[in-house]
Amino acid sequence: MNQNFFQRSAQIIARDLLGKYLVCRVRGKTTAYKIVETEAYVGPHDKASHAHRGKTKRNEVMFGEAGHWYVYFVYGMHNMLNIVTGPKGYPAAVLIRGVEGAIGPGRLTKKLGITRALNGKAASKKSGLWIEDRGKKVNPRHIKRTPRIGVPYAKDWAKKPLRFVLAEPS
DNA sequence: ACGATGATGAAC
DNA sequence: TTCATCATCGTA
Repeated sequence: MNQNFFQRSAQIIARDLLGKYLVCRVRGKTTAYKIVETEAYVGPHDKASHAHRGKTKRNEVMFGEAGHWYVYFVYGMHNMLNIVTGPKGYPAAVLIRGVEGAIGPGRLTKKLGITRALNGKAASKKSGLWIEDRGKKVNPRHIKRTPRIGVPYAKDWAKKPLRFVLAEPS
């Protein structure tokens, strides 16, 4: 996926990532998974975003280049995979919550072996984890929008429909 | 419904 | 340095 793709607003990208493929190469083996669930964290004013309380050591990559991975650790056991979006200096990202075969952000990183070692790396073949458009069209009727999961502390921002789910008939 | 499990950020 | 919290998940 080219750099321009990620230089847009997080919620547009969150929607556009549905149907794209998360591709992983480890020890010469390449695997690809269709992205089916995402969430947008749209900016410093977003009360659910880590960036809402300013720049810290943990969230600094959100303030950096678009198209880089932001991986952090929560609940003492799960790594969360995000991709940084928007112009440099503007903290926003998309959380990749689910792919075909691994629904749920914690399950996804566990299945693909994604850890904080990827934090701050570019989404590219060089880093071993990247995103491809494999040309499959997504019917907009199959995209659902819901409030984000697990952010009740965000008050009014908890209700905004910034979660995107691809629900294709099988 | 609840506990696991540890990094993080803010308070003291 | 301590403490509450946390973009979750498996088991019950």
